[in-house]
Amino acid sequence: MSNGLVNDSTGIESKFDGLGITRSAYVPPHMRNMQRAASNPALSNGNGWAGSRTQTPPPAGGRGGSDSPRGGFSDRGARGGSAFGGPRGGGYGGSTHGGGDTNGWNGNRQASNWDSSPRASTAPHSRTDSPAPREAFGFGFWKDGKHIAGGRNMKMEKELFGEVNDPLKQQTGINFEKYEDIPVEATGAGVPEPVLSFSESPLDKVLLENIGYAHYTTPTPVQKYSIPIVAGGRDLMACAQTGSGKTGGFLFPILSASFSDGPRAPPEQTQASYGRRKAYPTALILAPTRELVSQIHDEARKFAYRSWVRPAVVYGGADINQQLRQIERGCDLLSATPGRLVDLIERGRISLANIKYLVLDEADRMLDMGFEPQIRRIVQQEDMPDVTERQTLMFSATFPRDIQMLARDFLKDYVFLSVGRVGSTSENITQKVEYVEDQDKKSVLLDILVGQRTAAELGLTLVFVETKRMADMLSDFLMANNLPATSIHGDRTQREREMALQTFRSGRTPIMVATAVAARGLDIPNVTHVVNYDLPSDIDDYVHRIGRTGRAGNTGASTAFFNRGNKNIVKDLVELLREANQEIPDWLETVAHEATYGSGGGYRGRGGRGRGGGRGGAGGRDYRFGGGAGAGSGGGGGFGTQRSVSYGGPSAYGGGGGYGGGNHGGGGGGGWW
DNA sequence: AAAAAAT
Repeated sequence: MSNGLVNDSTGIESKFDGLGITRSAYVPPHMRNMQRAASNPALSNGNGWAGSRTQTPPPAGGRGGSDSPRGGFSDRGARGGSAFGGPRGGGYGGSTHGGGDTNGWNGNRQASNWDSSPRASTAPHSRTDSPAPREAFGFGFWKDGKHIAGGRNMKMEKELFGEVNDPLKQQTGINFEKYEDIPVEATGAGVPEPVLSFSESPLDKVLLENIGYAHYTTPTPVQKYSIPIVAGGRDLMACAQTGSGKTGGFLFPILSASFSDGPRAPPEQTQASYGRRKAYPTALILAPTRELVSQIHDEARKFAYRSWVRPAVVYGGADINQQLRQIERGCDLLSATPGRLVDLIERGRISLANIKYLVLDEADRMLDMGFEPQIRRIVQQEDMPDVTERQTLMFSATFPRDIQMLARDFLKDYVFLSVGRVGSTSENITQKVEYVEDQDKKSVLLDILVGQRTAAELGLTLVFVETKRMADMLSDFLMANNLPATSIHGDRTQREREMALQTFRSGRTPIMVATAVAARGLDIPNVTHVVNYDLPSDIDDYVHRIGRTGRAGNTGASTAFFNRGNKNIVKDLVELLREANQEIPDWLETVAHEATYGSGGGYRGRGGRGRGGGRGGAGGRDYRFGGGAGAGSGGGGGFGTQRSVSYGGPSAYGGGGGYGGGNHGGGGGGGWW
């Protein structure tokens, strides 16, 4: 049976491949459904596409499937979803099973899940060594209102969670002492008490086991708060960054609730789309860059292990047909960049009608990148349930006016969480600023890198430049000087970008030259040095960049090349260094002084930026640095101000010590809304 | 001004 199933599915897929057909080829889907249902009982539930499973006829077949396997095919029964294993594996890799191994479940691999053909060549080894796709334990399913977890699958575990001693996959779970220092403050009506540990949190048992496999032992501060908040059904606005463990912060409670509650009942009108292959995800996560959604997806795969939830990821720059096929195999928790998602919605391949959880990650960044129209469309003009009918979580490093507006429109009675960051401005990262003229930058960089190298430093170095052209030039230059470097920027193909990230992560090219595409959110363990070859003009960008090191409580170093061309950031930079107890070169103080009393000095001086108009940059600082986050360090020093202010709106804040408090007074307050 | 993102 399952053979038939596998063949069936791969057959169809290869047809697609061959013909490059999209639409018309989709017709067979329901026939395929029926065939499947008829020929393979086990197909039913755990199956990939949320939509299909609820809206199409197969339920009958499905049902039989899940029932009978249990009784009839005992050993197969346990898998329930296992039947699945077949199609999934096959689908993924293209070659029946190969996919299962290489692509689909390769833990850290970036976005390679469905990127079968190209990827396959890079890792052919594991494709053929296990000819038993049906032995795909590891998938669970939802049946008759209950969650049936799949059995363990050691192979998948190895791929998802890594070997016990695989340093690349364990980084995230260590150095928790530092996390304890992250100040967190939650404000809003009826904020639940934070949990102290995973075990005593309200998380689903299966999820707790997955968390254990991932070697996470203690929730980070943001997780301690977000878990009960989300589990309590509340919306959340969190000022936090990736280094704080926020991905787990939203994935854990969402997956946990999903495991326990199952998918949302499909809306009736979807019956009309009978026969169409349309996915109905339960959870949607939007993030600004492809690499970021890919990273989130990788995490989602870990924690959705053995559950009925099938994570999926879509973004531009990659073959859409591959993504379509992936979606068909399951799309319950979808990570997406806005553009590609809109595309898929337009094609009628994804419906948001079943969304229970919506997450906007790096929301400020998405607005900066001009995604607001797409985001508003996705959230407000498609078929997504109304704000009252879904749970919405927003994460943003800053909280400027436009983000406040978004929060007002997308969230309801939300809890506001302000989370400091690990490192960045703390002693975790040693920040150095050197005066280097443009024409000297290359050689200075070379000196630094060569010095590091001979010192046999382990760890990775990330070099930020402002332009794509410079990224190419510089990486060529480094390679020409026998330094193992790669580069990542928006003009490289997605494949090149992924490859660059992969070789960087793995240490094969321990130097990566990057543009802003890599500035935020990416969690690359083991980056020990960040070089701002070109300083950004925005202090928030600077903070994000250096935040690529010193992650998870590790220490890091940053070096910035400064010259007259960087005057625009000097004041903020000096303030920042001071806040972080870093050494400030005299010459830099001098330049800052000049700048302050030069043109426009006054304005900026009074923290004008806070004014919100701009990127609300100030916002970032507030909580992040010292005070902001309030909780931890007393009243949130001077900075916290604007931020809280802004929010001011909902009285909720009032109480919020550091946060709301101070601000008002100082900052441009008033004007906010 | 540059970068990112759907094609």
